[in-house]
Amino acid sequence: MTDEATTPAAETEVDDLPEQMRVRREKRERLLAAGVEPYPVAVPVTTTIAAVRAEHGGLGVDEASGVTVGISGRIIFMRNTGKLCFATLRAGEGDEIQAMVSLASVGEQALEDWKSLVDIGDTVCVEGEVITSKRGELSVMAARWHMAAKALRPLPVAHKPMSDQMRVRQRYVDLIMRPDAARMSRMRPAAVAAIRAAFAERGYIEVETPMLQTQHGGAAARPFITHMNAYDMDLFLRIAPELFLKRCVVGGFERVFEINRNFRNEGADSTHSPEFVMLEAYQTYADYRTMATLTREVIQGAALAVHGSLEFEHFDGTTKDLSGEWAWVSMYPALSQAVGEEITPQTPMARLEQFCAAAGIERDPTWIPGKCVEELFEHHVLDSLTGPTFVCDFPVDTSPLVRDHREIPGVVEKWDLYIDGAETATGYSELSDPVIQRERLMAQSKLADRGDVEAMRMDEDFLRALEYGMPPTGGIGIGIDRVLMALTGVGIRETILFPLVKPE
RNA sequence: GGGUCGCUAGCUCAAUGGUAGAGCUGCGGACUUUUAAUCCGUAGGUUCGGGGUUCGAGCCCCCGGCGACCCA
Repeated sequence: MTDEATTPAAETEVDDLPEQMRVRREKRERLLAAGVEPYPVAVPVTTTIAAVRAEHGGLGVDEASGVTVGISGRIIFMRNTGKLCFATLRAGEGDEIQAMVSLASVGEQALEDWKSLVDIGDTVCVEGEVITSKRGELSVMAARWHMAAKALRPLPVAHKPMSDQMRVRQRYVDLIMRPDAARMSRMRPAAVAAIRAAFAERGYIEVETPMLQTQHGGAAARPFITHMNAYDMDLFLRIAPELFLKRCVVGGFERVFEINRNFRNEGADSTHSPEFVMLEAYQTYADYRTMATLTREVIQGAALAVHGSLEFEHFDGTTKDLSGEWAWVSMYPALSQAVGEEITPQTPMARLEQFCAAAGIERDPTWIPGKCVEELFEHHVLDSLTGPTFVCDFPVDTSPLVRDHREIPGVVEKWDLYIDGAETATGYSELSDPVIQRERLMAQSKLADRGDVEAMRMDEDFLRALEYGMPPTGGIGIGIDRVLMALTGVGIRETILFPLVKPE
């Protein structure tokens, strides 16, 4: 904060500032010189803009309510005329009201001060009667006005869309200027609150497990590495909470969940953020089917909380329907149909490679058969899915923490939920046999030795926990950012208030 | 990782290799019912950074930065 090296020279040399910033700083000085605080500790606010709208929305045209209030908000429009000035004040999630400052009600000096010292972007407090203008606009006719916070920087033009860069880098401005941004920023907390409530209703307990881990695991992903000075050791930022939540299950949490950040040191695009919020939940005596129903109900609950309906519109106006039961697609049969030849978990690698080549998929040398099948599935089938769909029966060799399907050999009891083409959640019947789990992790660590940076490592303490016995358990992971994408249709960076951006 | 495109005034954008412009914003003025107010006047620039070609570069070439889109 006080590091001089990070303070641009232009910030300290007022003479070098663009005119508009210089002018606003001068207005701040003039306020101070006149004994007026440009950033007072308090202003006489008696209510909110939203409350005034709610209480007096029924006023007709050119009416006076007889009610006096003190409201405060940021000026987003100003229209100054000779003896009567108008300003539109905005606060909260885009609630707006008009302030009127007239010669007759505030006197000559206060009117002149208003015209010469107040800019668009300033936050002002207006005390006066709630009225409607001759055009019917709900307004507060000022008896007094007070500066609540002088803006030293001008706001962007209100009627041109802000550039994507500015929206992300200066989200605070985006939130001020763009009602959709303000709405979006409230949808996420509403969805998360609904999701928490849904788990609480079902008897789940929320826990917090380590984000700094000595050994990362629980997913196939490349971790961030950091360093702890006190122990002089490298630590991993977690890629998933799974292995710790399963330790909780061993310890007697019969229904447990966590909502928190995961970190994956991979690319960033419209569906991937290096830090993202994941919900994981584990329920004993449940399986992947049970957990699919839970997932559907939880996401439907979030949609209801955000939109009030399971049929709703994205920001771009397209309509979506998350109601009812959701479709199921089994991976191998769907892929077989798409390529016109039966593919099973027993199909040899050579044949799978031929299909990859035919589809133009460049095969990574570390790929194992299951990985080929998943890639082929994504290539041939994914785009044809319409509506939310549980894709199930995944290959065993890419799902080392999942138990074998009870009937179909070579696949596991796992599903991925796709909504609008994005993987939004995943669910398992959890593998609980510690001997098989050890074999699976052993195979993973061999892949790691061969150079697969995403492969899991052996976690002896996790295996030790399983050796004490974990009851039959179903588990899910729900990508909270992805749920917000499904509810709004925006890219992942728009669901996050402050996504990572490279320094300017 | 590869390819394409972009970066110019506070904001959004123009500008055949030949004096960098517009709208909004700002500043000065008029206006007691405005709604992107209107009218008159006026100011505002290290064209992302560095190097090169050229009599001359916002524009062409090279390197770098940041971003968008497409592909893998």
